[in-house]
Amino acid sequence: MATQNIKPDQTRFSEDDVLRQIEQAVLDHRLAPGTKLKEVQLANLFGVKRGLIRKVLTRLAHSRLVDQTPNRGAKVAKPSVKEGQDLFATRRVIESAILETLISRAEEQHVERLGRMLDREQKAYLRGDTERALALSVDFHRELARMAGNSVLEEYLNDIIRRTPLVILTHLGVDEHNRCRNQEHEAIVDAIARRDVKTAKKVMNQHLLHIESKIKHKPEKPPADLAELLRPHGVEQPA
Amino acid sequence: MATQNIKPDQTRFSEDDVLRQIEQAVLDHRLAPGTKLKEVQLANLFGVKRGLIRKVLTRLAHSRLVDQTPNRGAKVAKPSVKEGQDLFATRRVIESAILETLISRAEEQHVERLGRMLDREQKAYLRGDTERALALSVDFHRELARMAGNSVLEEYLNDIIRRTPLVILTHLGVDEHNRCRNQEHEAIVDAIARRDVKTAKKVMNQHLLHIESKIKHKPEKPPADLAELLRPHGVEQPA
DNA sequence: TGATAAAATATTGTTAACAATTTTATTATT
DNA sequence: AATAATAAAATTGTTAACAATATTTTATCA
Repeated sequence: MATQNIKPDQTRFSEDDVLRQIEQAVLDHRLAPGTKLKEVQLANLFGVKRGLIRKVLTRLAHSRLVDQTPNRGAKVAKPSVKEGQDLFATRRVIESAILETLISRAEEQHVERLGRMLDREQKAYLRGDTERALALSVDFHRELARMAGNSVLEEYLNDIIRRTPLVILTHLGVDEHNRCRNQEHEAIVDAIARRDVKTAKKVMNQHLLHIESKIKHKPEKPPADLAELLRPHGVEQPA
Repeated sequence: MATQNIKPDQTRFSEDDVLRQIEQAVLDHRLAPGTKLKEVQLANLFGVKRGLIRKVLTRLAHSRLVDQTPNRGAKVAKPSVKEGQDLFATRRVIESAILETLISRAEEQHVERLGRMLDREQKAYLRGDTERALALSVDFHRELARMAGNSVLEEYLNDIIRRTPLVILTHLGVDEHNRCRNQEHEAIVDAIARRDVKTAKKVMNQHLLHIESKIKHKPEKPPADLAELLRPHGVEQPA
């Protein structure tokens, strides 16, 4: 009675899996704004039913990562310049509040943990693994939010983080995009360790304004091949 | 060839209609936290297909107005005390940022418009129409956000406003719930007119802390009759 | 009675078939 | 060749039937 499946481990993706895969693809700058997301194509790609994809697209639209037009399907969202500016301005507000809350509650172990995260980020950067460094840099901001302990602030920051790559890709050249600078992260952790709210906020604001100041219009990119862009990240691919 | 429909004007609700009806019911404190939301019941109530209801419930769950459990359906959410505190704390952050932005951009016409809103709110209150006064009070906060001109801040404030009634009903007695005091709204408009950011924020914070300080546990309420609670508000009822 | 098990009912979850619409390809006309 | 009209294909939207699961009711037994 040995396993008789021709195709081994035909495990399909769950709804949340698919959602996360697409979110991650946006986060990694693999999915360009404006890319058409066809239901059957995605369903085949992930080995799931179309209904599943349909639900995922609705959810993505709800968090403004996708634009849905009746009878014409879904495209990766292309935030306007205005939306980009509002997003960055709000991010400054949220990250400031996070720092304020965090510093009022921070303990030694928190600072230590942040220090270890900085190390990892720095190492990834030094060995030339910029993709990993970028991911760790995002994690750094997320971790600040988590440590602050306000679930709503955390939720909003995560929302902004998810939407930001689309702003950058739509209005900035890819190469223009400077990832978070490690030294600025270091300065923030230093300020937290000293419980210096004012400095922490100031550095964070500079940090964010630096990217924000670059938002301007740039020419379009051609639509890319979905199958290629979404393929091999994170969760294992079904046979 | 006269209209031969037995049931006249059998217009059904759209997905957005249904969504708004339920959101409004929450906002009006007509839907208690924990109320079971059965798909067929809602479908019959609104005269729509179950699939429509299904999508609406998913969207409501996404904005945390509803809790969905696999195979066990959807209930009106019951935010924890912690979530309530986080919501209020974040609201102070967001409303502060809104005031700051608004005052930096406010023009005479904005202040005039706010003044007229205060009048209407006051009149509703004086003639004893507290339900209307409450709605106008919510509108006041929304209008500040709209005038500030940051779509993301506006989005987040609206999110918080939608979720707040559930916190209040879950953890405060209904009668304990003091609606926004008109005089505090007046003080805020005064400060805006004087471009006094500091005072505006201070009054707003007092205003919000006043409600927040009351959050504490209180006994459950029995589940109520859905059909009754959702019936006759806003959009016309289909035959 | 009270507890447990079994059956019946109710509710949610999934899917495949079809309908409606849009997009692409083809043909006809100038 | 360009344009417009038509037909074909592709894509999205809807639904009803069924499957899976949970809940309630009834029956059984100590």
